[in-house]
Amino acid sequence: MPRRARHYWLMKSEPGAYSIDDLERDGETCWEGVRNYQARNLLRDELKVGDLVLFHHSSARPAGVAGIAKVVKGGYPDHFAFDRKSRYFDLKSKKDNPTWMMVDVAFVEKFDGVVALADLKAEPALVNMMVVRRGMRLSVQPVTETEFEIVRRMGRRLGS
DNA sequence: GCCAACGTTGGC
DNA sequence: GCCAACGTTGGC
Repeated sequence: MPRRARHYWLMKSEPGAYSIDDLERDGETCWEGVRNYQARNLLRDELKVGDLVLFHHSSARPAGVAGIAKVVKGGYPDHFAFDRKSRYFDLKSKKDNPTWMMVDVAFVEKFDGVVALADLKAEPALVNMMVVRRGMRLSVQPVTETEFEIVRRMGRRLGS
């Protein structure tokens, strides 16, 4: 049986909440707290083990892609929604019918810097990336393989 | 801190 | 089902 082709994603995190350094330290983590239906659908249905992820720092200076992660567990219920003490608690998510989903991701690599959003916007081959579009707030975004490779190349070039 | 863009809520 | 009000996101 041929395996499903690898898919590519961009996931946003505020580094003050969880950064690429945190992921490097932890090795892997669950990606809890996504509370948007479109992103939830992607986490539930589309992100699969082995997919690669551009780890994007948002609300940072500069905002941009800080490294690479990979999906190590596909969509499963975000149990933080059940925890009244969690900031991600959501009364409407029931254990027998969870509203919100999460995945687990693992650290792959950290760039020697950040591929700034301005640099992504300046790259003609990336004009169709969601993240460069004005007002794009989706926190889990599909990325093409070509876009992924270009951004990774830009990231690896930062060190040299 | 500002504020534009967006998603959600709730009155009707 | 419309849409105004509101809250949040996130770049700058």
